[in-house]
Amino acid sequence: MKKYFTILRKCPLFDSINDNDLTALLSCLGARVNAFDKKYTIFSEGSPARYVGILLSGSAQIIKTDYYGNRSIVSAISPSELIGEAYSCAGAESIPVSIVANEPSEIMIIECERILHSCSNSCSFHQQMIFNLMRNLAVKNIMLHKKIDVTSKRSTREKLMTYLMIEAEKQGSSRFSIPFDRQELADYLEVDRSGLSAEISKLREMGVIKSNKKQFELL
Amino acid sequence: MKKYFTILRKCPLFDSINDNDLTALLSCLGARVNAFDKKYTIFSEGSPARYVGILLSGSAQIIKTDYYGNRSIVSAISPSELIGEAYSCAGAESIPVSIVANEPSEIMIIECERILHSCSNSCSFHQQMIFNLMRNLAVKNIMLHKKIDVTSKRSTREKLMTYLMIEAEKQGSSRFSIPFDRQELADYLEVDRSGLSAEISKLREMGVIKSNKKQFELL
DNA sequence: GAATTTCTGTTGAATTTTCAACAAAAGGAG
DNA sequence: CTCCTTTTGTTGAAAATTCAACAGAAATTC
Repeated sequence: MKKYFTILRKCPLFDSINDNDLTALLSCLGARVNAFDKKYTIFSEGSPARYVGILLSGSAQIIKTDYYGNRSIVSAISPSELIGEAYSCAGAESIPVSIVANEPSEIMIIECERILHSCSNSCSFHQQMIFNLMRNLAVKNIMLHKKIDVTSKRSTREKLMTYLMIEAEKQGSSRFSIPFDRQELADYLEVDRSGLSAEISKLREMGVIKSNKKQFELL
Repeated sequence: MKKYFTILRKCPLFDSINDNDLTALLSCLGARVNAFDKKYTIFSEGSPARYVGILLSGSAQIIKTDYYGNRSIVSAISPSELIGEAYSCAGAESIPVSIVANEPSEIMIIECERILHSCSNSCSFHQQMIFNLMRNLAVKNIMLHKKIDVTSKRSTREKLMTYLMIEAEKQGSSRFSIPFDRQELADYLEVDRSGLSAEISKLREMGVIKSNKKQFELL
């Protein structure tokens, strides 16, 4: 497990827990690591919400398909992020979304119960992890509010610009790359792909943005 | 404070904490109660995110106004619900939304720090409240996902039907009333009010729903 | 209870988005 | 390197949403 420590240290679940304790903690939690190839489903819609995942390498997307078959991308996941914790922490029966690897990826999987309830060894980290989960969920709440800010906009242009500004802020630069291709960006913004392409072209002509494939710059 | 106990008992922050302890706990937390008239702002956008609110009576709405001046309603709040906890728990500088009383309302206000950090009396409830906050934030996460399900839909009709189905499920009946008038519902669904009215009329003619003002029934 | 204000539903015109189809460019496989 | 697949940008037609304006209904105020 040692080779994952660089990533795990960045995972909000292990804030304020130092490396020396991590090995023991992970075995106490029964953590295991699974690998998934590109396009493979890590957690599938409808499966029990018992597990928390930590993305160790690669990238993933949270996908929702409604009963009309429309695919929408809820969010993109990068290494050290927690996955599925909202559903398992809330005690939901099953998860209503799928989580799909976007490239070959490794995931650490932990049964949520083993985080929330003290173990027989009565190791002292559960309180800290519950606090960490609380903070992480609060941060995700804010991120979901931002996603709502995006999808709430009425026009393709406003959705796109709102998303680009959030992304620029998150990455701390007016130049940044996005984790989506055009179709995926459309599925994330909930707009028509061809209309989105047209809008990007217009904004480029207007001198509002520069862009090349997944690279964007706000001017 | 005793008169608020019926409501406070339902507040997720106080799960698994019994009435006997509540009086001491509230004074330990420095809880105070404020009253607001209809249309008055309880927390205003940009103010420090230090406080958690509990709606004791009345009702409220979380309002967001973007730089174009478009009002959108993020959610409706009813008694015993927590307000603003995501921002204060995440350690945000300020809150990006306003919370407005929708009728004369009473709010209990607690400084979030006093929940998260043990007090000098070292009373034993902080761990339980942190757990409760974690669970509450997880549940709210799921609710935000549902809100995204609504605003993600492309057409007014799909947004409306998705919202009505969620509301029917939440209220446990195909007959239910919504907490919004027409303009507010439009601001919640992020659609045009007149188009929304037209859509409601059509769905009624089609025999998909019955409705009268704020009363709806799914057929 | 009369007057005023707010709320709701309708309508037609203007604007946007979606849809469908295509061609060029880019990327991957063998 | 060539062939095949995927991705991207364009375009025009169809469909839907937004906008603006209005009239009747309902609620509120004095």
